[in-house]
Amino acid sequence: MAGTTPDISLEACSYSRVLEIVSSKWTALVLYALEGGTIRYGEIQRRIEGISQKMLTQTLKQLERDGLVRRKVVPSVPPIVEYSLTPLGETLIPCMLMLKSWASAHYGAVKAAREEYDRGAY
Amino acid sequence: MAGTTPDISLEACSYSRVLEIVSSKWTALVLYALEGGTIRYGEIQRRIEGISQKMLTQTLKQLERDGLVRRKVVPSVPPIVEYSLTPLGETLIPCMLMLKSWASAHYGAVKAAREEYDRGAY
DNA sequence: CCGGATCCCCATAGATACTG
DNA sequence: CAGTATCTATGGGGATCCGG
Repeated sequence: MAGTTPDISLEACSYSRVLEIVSSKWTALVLYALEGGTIRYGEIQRRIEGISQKMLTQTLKQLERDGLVRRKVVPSVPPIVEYSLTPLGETLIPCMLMLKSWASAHYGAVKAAREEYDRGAY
Repeated sequence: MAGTTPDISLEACSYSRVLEIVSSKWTALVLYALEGGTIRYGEIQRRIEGISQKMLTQTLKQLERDGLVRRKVVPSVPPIVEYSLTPLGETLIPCMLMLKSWASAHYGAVKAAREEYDRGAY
């Protein structure tokens, strides 16, 4: 093929890889809940507004599969299941904090840009 | 009061806000292409493997609406359209770089965790 | 050269009900 | 308490053709 060849791909790009891990709808919120330390299933659900059992379970399972979250079952009746960040999961926190501070600093500007843009659209 | 009230919500959480901006499928790749400076539409498309015209246009429009990308039309025949990061867009780059370096350092561990997890699942 | 418009598919997510 | 199971549907994303 002549001319420029692609040098950016979904599979190779590190940006995409992190996002693939972190960007499903509830993931960030669950990580946020886990920042405080070990926490039970029901407690997470109470803390996150509007999350369903299905989505919480699914999100936790993904995070566990990715090695970011540890699941510990205490065999008792009724059962107790505790979740916490793994060391790998902890390494993600600084990144998340940086995103958080970016949003705090600039989300207003983004919102303003949107309103400006939408005004022009009519 | 203790722990019985939700204190994490999609609307309020800064994490979710950034992700809402950055996490659609092609956004990160387009930002990556723009890191190098002003670039034409066709050039972006050639650089990003597998992106369709529709998705590129759509992604660029979103980024423009959010004030992260500037679109400049040079009235000529055939038309030339150039894209570049705005100052606001530039502020996002350090965050992206941090994500990128996290992925470089830890994506291997995530992949290993997945394989480990999937082995256990059978 | 750039992008709008249209049609279609499938993954993600929500609601609800049930179980160890 | 901590999940599973099932059913449904919304919309993101892909392919293709048309237009300025």
